[in-house]
Amino acid sequence: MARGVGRDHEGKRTAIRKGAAGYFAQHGFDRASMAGAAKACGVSKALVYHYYDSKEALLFDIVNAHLTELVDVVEAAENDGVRGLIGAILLAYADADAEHKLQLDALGVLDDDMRAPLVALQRRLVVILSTALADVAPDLDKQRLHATTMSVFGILNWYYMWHRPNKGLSRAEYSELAADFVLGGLRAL
Amino acid sequence: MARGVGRDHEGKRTAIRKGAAGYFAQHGFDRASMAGAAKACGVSKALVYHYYDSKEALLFDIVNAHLTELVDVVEAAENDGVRGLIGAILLAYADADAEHKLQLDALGVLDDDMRAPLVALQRRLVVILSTALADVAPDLDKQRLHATTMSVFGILNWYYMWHRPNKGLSRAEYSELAADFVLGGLRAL
DNA sequence: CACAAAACCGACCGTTCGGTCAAGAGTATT
DNA sequence: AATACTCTTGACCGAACGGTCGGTTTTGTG
Repeated sequence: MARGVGRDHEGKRTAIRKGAAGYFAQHGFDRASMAGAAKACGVSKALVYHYYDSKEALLFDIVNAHLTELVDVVEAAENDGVRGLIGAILLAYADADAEHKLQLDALGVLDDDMRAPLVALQRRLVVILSTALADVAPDLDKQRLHATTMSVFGILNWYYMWHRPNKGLSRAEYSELAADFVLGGLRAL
Repeated sequence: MARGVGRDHEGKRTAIRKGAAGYFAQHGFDRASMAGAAKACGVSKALVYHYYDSKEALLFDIVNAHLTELVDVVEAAENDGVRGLIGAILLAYADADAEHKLQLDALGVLDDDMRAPLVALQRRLVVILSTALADVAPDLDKQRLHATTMSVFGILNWYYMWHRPNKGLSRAEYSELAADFVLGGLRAL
């Protein structure tokens, strides 16, 4: 009888995921075409549909894989305090700018079934960072803690919007500056 | 002989701009269709093309009008310090969330000719805020000042992403919290 | 080797979208 | 009243896109 999946099925899937992530992030998910994504990966469009059911399924897999790894890293730094968490988020995924950008697109494009698990992963990040912030500023009420947490995420997420590789501060330098800034800000609340 | 523009040309143009801004922001510029935008404004698609040359021209006008007003408000608060500027940005355009969101889309969608003047307006905001920050933290070198400025914009711009009207802190309360946070952060740099 | 399923592709299809057009209705000027 | 221009519309068009299909090649298994 027959055969299972091919030799390197998961590897090729990952290659498509990575290639498509760069292409999607560069052009924006909506403007990016599946034909273009396939060409960026060096394969035919039909092959992409062999590995993925739809354009949205591909986007989901990209962001889901990224967020899952990010949660792992952040959970590993859970006890390293605010500075450790900021460093983990900014440094650990230095090569995942594309995936990080797409994360923002995804929430506005995916339907609820696919968005929900991504939001759940994001919420885990929020809870971890929020807890670390509360340790430093234990007097904050719930609403203010939440607003502060989202402000910190604003700083971190915005980084991918304005930072240009090999220009200005290095990632490590910015990580220290951001941590100083956040910790100083917490003291003032 | 003939006649000039109609009685309320500019008013109707503004109505289309406002209506389309809401529709575009809700669905995302790329996914939003001109037919849908026209319906949201209660007019035909052909009429929108009577007032605007293209979908991009409409987006440009929306964002350009918004940024122009924002620059006016911020310049008026130029001498009110960091707290005044943060308050101006967050409060003055409480009803322009849609336009503010579109501002982000626009940079990735418009071609250079149209993007350039918008970037120029944004740069004026950056310079004003950057100057105010430098007053509070005069020892920051240029690179760190720029990174800090963008971090503050991250806080402010992110607000439109997570804030839900009539939930959590009011805009005014958050404005104070954000100012406290930023000023505290500056002291720590 | 035989053979069935996976891997892969070029061509194609239905739909949607940005944009155009021809024509009618309304209105300020002469 | 005549005119010339704006305002407004429904119908239409070509292009691009997401997705499918029929078929060929490759590869693991018995």
